[in-house]
Amino acid sequence: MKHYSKQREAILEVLRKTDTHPTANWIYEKVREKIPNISLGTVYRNLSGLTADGEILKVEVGDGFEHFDGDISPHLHLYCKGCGKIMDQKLKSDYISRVAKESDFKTDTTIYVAYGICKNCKQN
Amino acid sequence: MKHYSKQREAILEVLRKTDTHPTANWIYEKVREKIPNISLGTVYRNLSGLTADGEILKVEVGDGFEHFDGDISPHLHLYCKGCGKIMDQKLKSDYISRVAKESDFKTDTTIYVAYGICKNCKQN
DNA sequence: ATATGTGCAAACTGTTTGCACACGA
DNA sequence: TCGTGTGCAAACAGTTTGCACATAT
Repeated sequence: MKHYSKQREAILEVLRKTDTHPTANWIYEKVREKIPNISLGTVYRNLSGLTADGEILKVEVGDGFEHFDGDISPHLHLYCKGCGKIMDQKLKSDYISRVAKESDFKTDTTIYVAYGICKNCKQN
Repeated sequence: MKHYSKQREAILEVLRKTDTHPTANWIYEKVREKIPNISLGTVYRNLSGLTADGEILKVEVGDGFEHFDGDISPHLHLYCKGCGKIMDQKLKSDYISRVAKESDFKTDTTIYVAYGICKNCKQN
């Protein structure tokens, strides 16, 4: 990631503007509104590079897709097995440090994923 | 999963006997020591069924593989980005209920995944 | 007897990659 | 110019599935 590219900028912009946790293909469709001839390979390559650079996060929940997150602050992801939505929850920092202390585990680029059923799906 | 099968029993036994978080292929190789002509498809089908029945857990950490866990008690998975190992950490129950209360999120079949660097990899 | 499970292999699908060309530093 | 990024399409790899046969109830 040493050269600028408008493709990468557009991908980042899409990610920063949404609070969902989109897949590569969703991002691809969104970016195509601005850059119609961008290729899916380019999207994957940039998402991979941005993840490696720590500018975005990759989130896996077990639905067969990679999800990406423009919010790199430590937070918990609540994945609803009913509707498949991924929701955010801010973490109390004391819990993070407790995990680190108890486990000798350095959780700098931290993502948490918890699985369950959200309020909406529980009612149905 | 209404009929018994020795294949499924062997798969479950392998999972219950390890504290790692193996992939389908690792389980396949292990079960083949006992049932040499079992097929990989059967392993996948049983893992899928056992997960649906709540007898095992599927854990995704973002390394491109599905991992499976014979321990279905609520616990945190610490995934080390250095060595790829998945380690367990018991969760304080008060934290689980706090997450549930704060978020209206029912985390019964709970898995947590945290990402970071383990003690060993930190030293290198 | 009937429903469910298995083995095998082909198909599927999200992701990666090789190549020729384009663009940024 | 030289290294890096892109578009395209083919390749890849983990997982799923259709089918004929076997096994459990």
